[in-house]
Amino acid sequence: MSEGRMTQGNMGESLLFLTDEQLRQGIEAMFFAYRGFTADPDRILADLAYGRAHHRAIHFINRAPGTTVNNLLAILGVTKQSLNRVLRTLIADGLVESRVGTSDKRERHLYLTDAGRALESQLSDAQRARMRAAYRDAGPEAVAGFKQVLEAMMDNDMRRAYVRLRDGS
Amino acid sequence: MSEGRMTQGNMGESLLFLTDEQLRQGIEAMFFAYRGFTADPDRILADLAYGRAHHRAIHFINRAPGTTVNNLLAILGVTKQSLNRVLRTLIADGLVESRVGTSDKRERHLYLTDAGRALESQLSDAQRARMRAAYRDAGPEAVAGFKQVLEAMMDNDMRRAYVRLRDGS
DNA sequence: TTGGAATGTCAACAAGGCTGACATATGCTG
DNA sequence: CAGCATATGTCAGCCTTGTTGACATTCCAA
Repeated sequence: MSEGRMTQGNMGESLLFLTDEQLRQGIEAMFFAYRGFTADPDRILADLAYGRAHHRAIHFINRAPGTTVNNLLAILGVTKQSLNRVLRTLIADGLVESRVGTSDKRERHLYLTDAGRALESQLSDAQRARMRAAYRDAGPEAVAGFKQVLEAMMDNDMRRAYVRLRDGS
Repeated sequence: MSEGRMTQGNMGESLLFLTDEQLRQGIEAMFFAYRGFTADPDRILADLAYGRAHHRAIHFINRAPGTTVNNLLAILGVTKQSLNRVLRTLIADGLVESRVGTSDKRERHLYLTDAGRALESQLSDAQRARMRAAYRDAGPEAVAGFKQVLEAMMDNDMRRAYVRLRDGS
């Protein structure tokens, strides 16, 4: 992008990379890749009477222990009724613990129990294994590009949430 | 992260790019980006009493006009009952046409009508606009990496379907 | 002619979204 | 202190989109 003048190969690429055909390929790549992305955890969850929604909650509670319900709602982008249904089962099953806030007692702070952390590991190990294989196949430069494009694709709110998590809230 | 003496920004990256932390970032990037990826079509579809399932069917029928139901089932990865419910409404609403096969009359070949193509355009224009913006922000080299990683993340079956579509079935 | 493939359809069910309404605690502000 | 706002939980009902199982029809191919 910032090299001087273009070689012909380079220029062709630059001129073509915004064609509808290229964009369509990216769209289909996202579609098919997302299926692979969720496939392994989904298989594990199916045996446990849990679904993708439980996985997401567990992931982000593990990521930011002590996070509040409101926080989680903002990250997950669902209604509190929808999240609550999921949290209720996770708490009932002893995977998540909900503690009343100390400074503000209206808030509930969420933590994984040991059992919750065990499931989280199992799920994220599976998902990371696929990610690791993909990263290895593609190489570090491809990975940098991958993240750049994904980040540019996010809504502003989500990009902020992503960066906050990434850089340590 | 990228300062420094060593060409080692590079070497650090190479050594670190398979850490769990890097993998987790990729996982979260996929999660947040996929939300953005589907957001614009979802908004359009909400007004039309259609959902993401209709969008997917319309997309792949447009992509491969005359495709059979079985073909579509393999690509979408859902049951025929689930797909059929979607196709029935699209056919009833005059967006999709189903023609009995000529060589094999058991097969149904699916085509978009003019109205179907109009909706397809509306949906994919919205999705492409976001993709285009992301591509432009990230640049052609990032885009190449993006596609490489996504392709490596797919299940084998899906990768085959993706490549077949990409290279012109 | 017969088996199997491709398709369509019915019924029932579940997950996980949604809205709307309402209850309870708690914090904050005038 | 009164009253409003905030954070959370919960009930009820609805929708989409996935699932399984069963069954009918049509038609190709051995």
